[in-house]
Amino acid sequence: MALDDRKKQVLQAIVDDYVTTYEPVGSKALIERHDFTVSSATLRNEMAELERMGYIEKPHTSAGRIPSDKGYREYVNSLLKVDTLTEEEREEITDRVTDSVNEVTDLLRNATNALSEKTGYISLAMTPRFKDSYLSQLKILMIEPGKALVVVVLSAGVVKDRLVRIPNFITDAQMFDISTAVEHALSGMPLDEITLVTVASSLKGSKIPESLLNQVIFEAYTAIKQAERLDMYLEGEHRMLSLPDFHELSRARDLLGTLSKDGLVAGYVNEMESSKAQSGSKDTYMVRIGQEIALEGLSDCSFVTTTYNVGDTLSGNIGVIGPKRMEYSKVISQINFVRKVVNDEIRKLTE
Amino acid sequence: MALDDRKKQVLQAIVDDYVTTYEPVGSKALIERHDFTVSSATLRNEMAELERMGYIEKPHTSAGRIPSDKGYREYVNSLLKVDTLTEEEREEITDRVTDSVNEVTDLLRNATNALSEKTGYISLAMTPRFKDSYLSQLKILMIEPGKALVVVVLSAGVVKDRLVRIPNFITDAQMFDISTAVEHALSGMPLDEITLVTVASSLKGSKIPESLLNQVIFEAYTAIKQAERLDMYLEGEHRMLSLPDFHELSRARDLLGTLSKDGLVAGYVNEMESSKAQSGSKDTYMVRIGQEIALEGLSDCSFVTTTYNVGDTLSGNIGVIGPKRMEYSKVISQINFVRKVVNDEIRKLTE
DNA sequence: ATTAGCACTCAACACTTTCGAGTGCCAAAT
DNA sequence: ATTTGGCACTCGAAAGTGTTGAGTGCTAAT
Repeated sequence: MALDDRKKQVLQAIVDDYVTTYEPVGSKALIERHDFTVSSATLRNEMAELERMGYIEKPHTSAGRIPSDKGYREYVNSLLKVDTLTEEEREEITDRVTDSVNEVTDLLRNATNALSEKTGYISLAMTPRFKDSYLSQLKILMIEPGKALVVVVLSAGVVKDRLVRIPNFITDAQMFDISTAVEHALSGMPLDEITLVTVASSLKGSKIPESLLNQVIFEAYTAIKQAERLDMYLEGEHRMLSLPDFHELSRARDLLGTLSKDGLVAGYVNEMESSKAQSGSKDTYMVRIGQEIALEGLSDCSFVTTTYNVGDTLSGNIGVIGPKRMEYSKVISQINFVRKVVNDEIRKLTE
Repeated sequence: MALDDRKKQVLQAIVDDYVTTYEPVGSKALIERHDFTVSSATLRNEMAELERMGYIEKPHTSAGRIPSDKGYREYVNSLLKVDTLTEEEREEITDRVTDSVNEVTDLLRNATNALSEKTGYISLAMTPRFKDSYLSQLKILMIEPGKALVVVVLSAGVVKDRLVRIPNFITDAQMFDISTAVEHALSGMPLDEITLVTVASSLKGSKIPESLLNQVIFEAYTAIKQAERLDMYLEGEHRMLSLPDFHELSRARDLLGTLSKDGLVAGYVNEMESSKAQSGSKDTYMVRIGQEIALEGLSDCSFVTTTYNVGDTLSGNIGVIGPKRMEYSKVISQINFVRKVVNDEIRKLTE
């Protein structure tokens, strides 16, 4: 059932040609562009065989072949040689990604920008999954009567905050008490163990009448939960319109429509990640091809993802979405390098 | 030079028909769909006249007429009757815009979402212009050695913050001194009078060696300037792909390409706004049509904007971008209502 | 001023033809 | 047992050809 050497060669040639031309490739074209030692007739036989095995398919009877999902999969798994970037490319990426970075979010935004422009496809990055994180500090800062800023510092030094409205009559001093009480009770606690009840019970001994606290408690809780939320940066949707793959408007519409649905892609990536963790996969990158992507509207696309780390426990994803016919070797080398730069930079930020 | 009544009627009918059908409208079709008391031949004469005057044009010799930019302009200026929203629509918009709002930014995000979905076009909202704002409070909160959060509170109660890196050896107490010194010196100062020099001089009398302060000064300054930055929320790009107007892929590409250029549209809206302020225009909304929009890639579009207010001095914009052939009356009524809801809600937030 | 009528225009559509790159298969060659 | 040249066949894409119909402008009659 495994492919012999020549079949591999043929498949590789077909994918390579199809990626560059977006035209079904026939036996004759194949001979012309590559130096096979056999004739076109032999290739025809090989191609017929490959088709029977499901690696390639014909758009219609009298056309050349295009790779099937399975064909791309084989290509990515065993035929692909990953590009090496030139020194200039490395430098440019490094410069762009590390440009005026103060927080992880800056970094992610830069990374998506650079990746999208360099690849010519869509790029995305997700904020770290904070589920495995714990609360390091919590400060409530009075801004003016009735308004306060809840600052949540998570392990790994990530800071999130949220402006909240509180009862007007709570004073600076009272708020300070509340703040220290909550922080004392919750700091060090894993984020997913924090519930409305934990927050409330942290204020049991407080001198302030419980009835006044409800809103504060709720807002503090919401702020913590909001810090947990996955945000996603997305860049370069418009680039897809330049690709012939999306000349058929309905495809572009489906793709962009799906991408615009808030949280849908983020949720999917997150799921993907946890299933990967289960299966114990060790690769630095991951490729999903066509139908393998369980998202309506992305079945004509491929999705390359990689994982960056924040500290020892936290991680997030960076990805590229392009046509199935994407330049895998370039994309993979670029995303891998971006991942490295991001990891290095995060280390600097959180050292 | 002004249009007589019948010409106005004809122009209005042409725009109305073209907006709904996206097909050049001819004399016969006009008669069929509207009850004119004259024959098609008369309309032909009127249409020839309207064409000579520049209000309508022919895509080709034997086709019907479509409105020119000038025609749309006339339509918007004097022919348009603005829709009134149904009670359900009002309710839906109010609900969506005011859903879980803590800050102005939440509100703007909600507003763009609602507007884009309700109109079916692209919607955008810009954070308020803070140039006329002044600094109300500035707090620097130590997070851990080497890391601090600069919290900037502007007039009108808008809060922005930024995580910064500072020299490791600055202590909590020192930072507190710095923070109060800077706040004392700068609070009440108009944002655009704050420069690196003003910030630096606020720390003249401080006990901390000047050499250590440079980074803190710079970061605080950057944080303030960042608070001034105009952010823009954009929603619904993908909806344009469903409109026949953008079936020609190159148009969609141009449009989305321009919109994706960071700051370009925001800068333009800002400019527009200040020129409007100069000319003393009092309308609650403003319409830019086709070539009137000085942005490459938007010349097939129209741009409806309105202004919301934060407190007495601050303002920002909300807008809708659609095809020239947009349903002006609906869009205008919707954007006007959104403006009202946003204004009311901001008043509640900042009261 | 309005209108009926007519000759004219031209995009859109349907239909045909041609072309060529592609295929599968078979019989001969290695 | 492969490989290969050859050949008949397929079928989409491109180019050419009518036909149709909604549109126009113009003129002469109302």
